[in-house]
Amino acid sequence: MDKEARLDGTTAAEHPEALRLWLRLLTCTQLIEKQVRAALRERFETTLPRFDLMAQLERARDGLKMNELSRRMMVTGGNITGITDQLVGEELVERVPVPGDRRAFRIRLTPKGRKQFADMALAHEGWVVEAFAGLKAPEIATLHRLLGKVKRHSQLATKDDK
Amino acid sequence: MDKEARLDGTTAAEHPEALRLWLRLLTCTQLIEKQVRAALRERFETTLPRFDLMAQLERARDGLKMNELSRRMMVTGGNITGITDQLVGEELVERVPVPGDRRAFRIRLTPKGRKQFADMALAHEGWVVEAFAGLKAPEIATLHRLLGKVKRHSQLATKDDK
DNA sequence: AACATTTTGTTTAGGCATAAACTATTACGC
DNA sequence: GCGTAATAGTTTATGCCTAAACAAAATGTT
Repeated sequence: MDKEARLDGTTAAEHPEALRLWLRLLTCTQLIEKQVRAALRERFETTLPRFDLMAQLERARDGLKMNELSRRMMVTGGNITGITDQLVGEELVERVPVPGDRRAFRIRLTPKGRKQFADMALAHEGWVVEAFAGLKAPEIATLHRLLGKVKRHSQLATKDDK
Repeated sequence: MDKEARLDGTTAAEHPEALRLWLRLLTCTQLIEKQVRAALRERFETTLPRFDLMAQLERARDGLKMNELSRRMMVTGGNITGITDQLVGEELVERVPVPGDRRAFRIRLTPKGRKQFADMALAHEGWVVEAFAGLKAPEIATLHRLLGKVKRHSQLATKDDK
């Protein structure tokens, strides 16, 4: 039944459809990501990771601890330290001590940061909408649903590792 | 008709579905990519860009010029120079002069490189198949088709830029 | 209370990626 | 042919990102 049955009896791991899907997924993400990065740079002189960090904070009114940011953004803690340092230096974000724990603090948007983020978010949404303008609403929904399955499966796999 | 008609008359770019789709696309790509990177590192002590470059060469029997690699891998030329230098140093790849053009050369897999890549490619395919194991064949096909539309639309957009 | 473990965040060294400046060669326009 | 522009590839400076080692504070165990 398989297109590539083998005479030598080895398990022929022939699933070129999955490979081609992976390459296409990667291509799409890179195309859009490059566009967003370029736009953020041109219009706001900032970068995607800086934008992403601020986006996380915007959604969390009380701010987030470093390790929460690290987990949500799926990057290492050291990375968060570096980006946060930059944003603190520009007064877009601030470190607020956590009462019961002298190791930790919450990172919060400053009013200046919140204001600047609002502008960026509006433009950002426009770029993303444009990126998917080739799809009709039901197609977007289907894509979202199928990627949801991929995400769940993949997250299970990574949890199992430990 | 829109869910978010505004009273102030501004164009309400409210397409949260597109934004959510983008975030999910990014998440899926990152999850799978991290897994592949970790596996390449553990099993073969190599990296994704090195693997990708060798994969490009595997498909091009006569080798590729630096700028062809750069275009296909969607990275800058300087980056290709660095990765190629490494692989040349390990004798997995070689620079072959181009007869009519003293500036250019072709990059080709060496026999050693071709052999090593074959092992990696087999394992790599297994990881990717596993990553999409949560989907049935027709779902993979649908995802592939829809991402094709995204890709075409996005490539048109970037061409228009210049 | 004392000691080991865990958690929180930072630092360090190194790889990947970019943009921009640069060298060398080729192609073009006249 | 000659001067200009375009192309091929490299170098440099900089930022993102990781893994691993580290310091400080909190937690848990006895």
